[in-house]
Amino acid sequence: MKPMFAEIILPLPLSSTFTYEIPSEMESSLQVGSRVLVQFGRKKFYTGIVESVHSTMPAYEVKPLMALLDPRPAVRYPQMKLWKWISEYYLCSVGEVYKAAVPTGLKPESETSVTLNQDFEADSDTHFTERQAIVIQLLEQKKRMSISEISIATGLANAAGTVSQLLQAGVVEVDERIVEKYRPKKQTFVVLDAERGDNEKLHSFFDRIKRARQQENALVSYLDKSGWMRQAAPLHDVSRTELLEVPGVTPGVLKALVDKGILRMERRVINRFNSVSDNIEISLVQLSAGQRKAMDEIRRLFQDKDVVLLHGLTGSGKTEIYNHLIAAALKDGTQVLYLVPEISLTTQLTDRLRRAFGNRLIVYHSKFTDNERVDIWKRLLTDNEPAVVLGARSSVFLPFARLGLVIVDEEHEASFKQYDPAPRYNARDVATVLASMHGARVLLGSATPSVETFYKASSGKYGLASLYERFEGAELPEVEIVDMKEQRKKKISHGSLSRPLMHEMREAIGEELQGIVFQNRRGFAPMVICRTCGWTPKCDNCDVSLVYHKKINLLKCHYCGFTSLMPRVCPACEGIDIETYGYGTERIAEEVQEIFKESRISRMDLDTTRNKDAFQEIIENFSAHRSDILVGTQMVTKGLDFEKVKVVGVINADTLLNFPDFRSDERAFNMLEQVAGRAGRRNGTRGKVIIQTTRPDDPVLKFVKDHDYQGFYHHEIIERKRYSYPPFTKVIGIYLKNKDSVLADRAATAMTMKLREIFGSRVLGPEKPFVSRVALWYIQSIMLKVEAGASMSKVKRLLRECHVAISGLPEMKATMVYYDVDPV
DNA sequence: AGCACGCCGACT
DNA sequence: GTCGGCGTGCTC
Repeated sequence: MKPMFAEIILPLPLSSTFTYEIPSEMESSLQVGSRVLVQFGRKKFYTGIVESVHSTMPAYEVKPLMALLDPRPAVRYPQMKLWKWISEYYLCSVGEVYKAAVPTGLKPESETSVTLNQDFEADSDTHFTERQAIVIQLLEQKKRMSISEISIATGLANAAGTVSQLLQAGVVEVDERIVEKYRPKKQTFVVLDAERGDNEKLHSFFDRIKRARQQENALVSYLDKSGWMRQAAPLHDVSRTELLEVPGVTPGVLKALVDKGILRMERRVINRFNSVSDNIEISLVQLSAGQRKAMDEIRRLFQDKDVVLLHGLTGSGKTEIYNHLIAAALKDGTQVLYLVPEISLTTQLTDRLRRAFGNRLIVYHSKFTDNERVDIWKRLLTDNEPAVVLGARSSVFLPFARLGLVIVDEEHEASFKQYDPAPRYNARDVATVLASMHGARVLLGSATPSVETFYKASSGKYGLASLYERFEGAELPEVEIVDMKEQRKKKISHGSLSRPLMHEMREAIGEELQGIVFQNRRGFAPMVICRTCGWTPKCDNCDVSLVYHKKINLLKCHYCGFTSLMPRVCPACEGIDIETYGYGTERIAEEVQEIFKESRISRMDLDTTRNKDAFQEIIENFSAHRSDILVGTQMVTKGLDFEKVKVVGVINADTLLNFPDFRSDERAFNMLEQVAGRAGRRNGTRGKVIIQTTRPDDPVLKFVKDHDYQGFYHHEIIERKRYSYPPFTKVIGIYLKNKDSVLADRAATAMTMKLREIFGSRVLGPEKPFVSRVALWYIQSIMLKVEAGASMSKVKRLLRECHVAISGLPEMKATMVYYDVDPV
């Protein structure tokens, strides 16, 4: 028989697939999309995906596939087609997409595992070096370790080298084991040791425990919970935990019953999620007239547009419209993907959706354990039932069977874009492509749509529906721009809160309402300087100043996490006059507390939400009015719905305005408009927003003041056109990293020159990015602007040619090059 | 991405 | 003289 071969996708940043021979016994069951175990290189094993099957004998020797991991493919159509599209468009390898798409638990790979050789006998002339002795000692304690565990435990950079010496000397043994990381969830169930219907035996059980009250109680509870007596109905599973909840039933009581041979405990694998098959009634909130109208409009537009933008004010109740559309899609028997930014995946939202869709709701995001993610993946793979997946970015990779609708809420959010590592994809755009592969409709929702999306909507490529009426007729807040230069000149304000902000805040608190203070900087003070010599602390690894954190009394780098002590004495001149300047949330919170002594202040930023539930806790606290003023970074702007917020203060809008990049105005407008949207949502009174700035005449602020999205868009689109920025061109960021700054410079120059030969004036740069050194790497960036309709495969080919053409240069040797398509 | 192989400086 | 550093090239 003719041998067959399979092209395998490996979870590596390698551009091609690899060919393996299909063992004949595998031929009948192997399919495209199957997971297979393969040996790659001398010792590593990886889980690969079958990309295609053929009979063309390669010119080189091939290895056989080691094992077929599941009876049916783990990747279904059109997922792999989507992977390929992503790798083409975002200029990365399919392997990188695969790696990001599939949870680790479904990709077992081998790990080198080291043990001591029990047969080894040291003779008088064996000598170990210091590091060898350390490794031996470690293995005596731990018995079995992987190379990476050894290098972490010993701090040895070259642990593998030491291990290989020990291997040669016969002291240790090394084996490659394939580590199965996925652990199915198990639960202990209680089983009665009698046939159902064997009442005689049951009676004998009761006789034997006549004098044991609690044992009898436990047995009766079991019979009740399992429905033992209701012969017609199937027996319910009763878990040990469930039975222990019955008053009086203790582990000891159960043990006694087990010892008497009346009950048995069984450990069984359970799914972490209930199946969708038991139907739950979908319950929806009635739509208002305005919402109804918007929904009808969306439905009408969907008749000839695949994508519709819902432009709705904050607080206009977009979510209710989504829910109605989801319900309709479920009724049609299709699946729904509901994408939201990670940060808005709060219990507020999931509870609401759970109420509406019961166990048809599947939540998926990166905070889940890998086991949970595997379970969701498996459920979608086996279950073709209609379901709604609420998820963050990475849920675009789930194995949908038949997607009918995709909703992308807050579509303008930059966090839909993955920045590092590859694939550097935008989940909104990937979701749109995924939808078209399924023939599904896409609804993009935002109060402040991205310029690209609104352009597509106004040029007719997308449909446009709008909802300009706030929930229950609530008004948009009044925005006041406060000129801080004037405040300071007139000596009205000293600290960071202007007179008007203090006044409004005081009033709100007097009315038992709440306030939010927004400052887009964490820590206490972003600047530290020696007054004598001008020294400022810098990060050892990055090109940034360190930020002072007062509570922990440390200086921190916000890019790589480097910390150092706050010096008492200037390390440069030994002066003691070290001052802190500027305001971070920590300092603002302190100041606010000083002004509003009686009020309860809480702070929400990266530092206060580090641990798992902190974010949720702060939100719930504030939402239940257990705190009066919330001070925070942009975290406070993300779609949170607080009913009692009357005042929102922006401490310093300057930090948002006039960044040297083409998206700066859009970001500033979005951010300010979203912050403003937190004020006065449902409390009947009109909210108030105070924006403090030293540039009150900035046009962006005018649009924010008037809540004029359209005005902002028209202003912005003209700029974009004038300077040929998206949506009129497509931007590709080209980054070069080298640990040597001179080489990074040279490499960037060489690359730019080469690119100019082909792309001419479409090439901008090179320049040092805003932070030009991160974690010991010097970075240079080049921007390529290509025509909006240009073919990505052609661009990709040309870029690769450029890279290859200069790869012989010495400065390119240790230079890493990567691309960022559609940067945000 | 790993991992092996191969070529140069700092220690017994 | 070896050990161990890192640069280079390959993996079906």
